[in-house]
Amino acid sequence: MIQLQNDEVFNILVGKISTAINRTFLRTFSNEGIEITTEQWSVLACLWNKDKVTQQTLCTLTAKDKPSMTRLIDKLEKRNLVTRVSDHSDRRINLIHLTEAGAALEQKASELVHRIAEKTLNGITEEELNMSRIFLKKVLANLK
Amino acid sequence: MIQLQNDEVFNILVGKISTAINRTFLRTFSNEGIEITTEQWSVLACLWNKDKVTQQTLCTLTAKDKPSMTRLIDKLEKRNLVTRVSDHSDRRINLIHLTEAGAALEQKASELVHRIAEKTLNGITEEELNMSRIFLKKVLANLK
DNA sequence: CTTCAATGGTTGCATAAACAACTTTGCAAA
DNA sequence: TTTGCAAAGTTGTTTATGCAACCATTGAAG
Repeated sequence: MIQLQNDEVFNILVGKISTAINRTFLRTFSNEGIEITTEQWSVLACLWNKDKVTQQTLCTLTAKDKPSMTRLIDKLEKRNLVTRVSDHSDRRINLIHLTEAGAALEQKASELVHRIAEKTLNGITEEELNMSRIFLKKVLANLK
Repeated sequence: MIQLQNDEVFNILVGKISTAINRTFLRTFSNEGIEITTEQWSVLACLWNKDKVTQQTLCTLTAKDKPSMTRLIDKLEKRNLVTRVSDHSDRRINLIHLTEAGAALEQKASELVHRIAEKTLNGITEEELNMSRIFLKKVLANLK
């Protein structure tokens, strides 16, 4: 059986890494004049990949619940990056469309994310990265 | 240079893991009748290790900022798990003390955390864990 | 002394998460 | 057709984060 020391993996996983990434992300984007959060970006990234999907689909893709998605999209609508368009065949559904402004962010945002990834993974070997991929996938599966 | 695929390490790091751990943590503790959050636990865990420290020390240990710590301790005081005691030699300082109730939680909480860690790390090899320790430490250092 | 920067802590504002409860719409079985 | 359940979204409450601005106390340099 695996033994955990204090202040080891468990502590690190509990928030510190994602907090640090969030902070880096916010600063990097803000410095370039793009005022979106990590969460807003994760929704936009889904839409850049495939536009005009339901909120429910976005929930699944980003692993967030419905209320969180409602509010995220509220914020994105306020910033004129997406619009809600109700579906004609099923009036329960909102299809989320990128606006021109939302679509226009893709290139710059991708460049910034690439830059953040480079910084984050600096000095890490192929082997460490590959093992960690396996590790993180197993952890995520164990928690479901 | 390391190439990242979409939906790989970066996406996983951005919140999904810590969200999942948080959820598991909250449910496990709630099922046992202990109504504390992951963040509140992280403060209590510091105090179980060493009681009567300043808020600033707790900030450093838990990697949170001062306002977050003020509010976390507000919550813990409301639940009668800790008390603020002002230091005689330096009146700016609050020393945070565990109450009897706060101290009494240690054993049960440690047992539950151990159980969560076992579940989380199920099926993970020594090698994967060790590589991931290195990986996570490097990531955290890169982000500072 | 007095001034003034540094330290410890608090408050205000915006964002985000989880959960529960709710409305509207669609669909299928009685 | 009506009843009733499921799906898609929204709203309310509690907790937590980050940043900026703030107050109180301390200690050191002029």
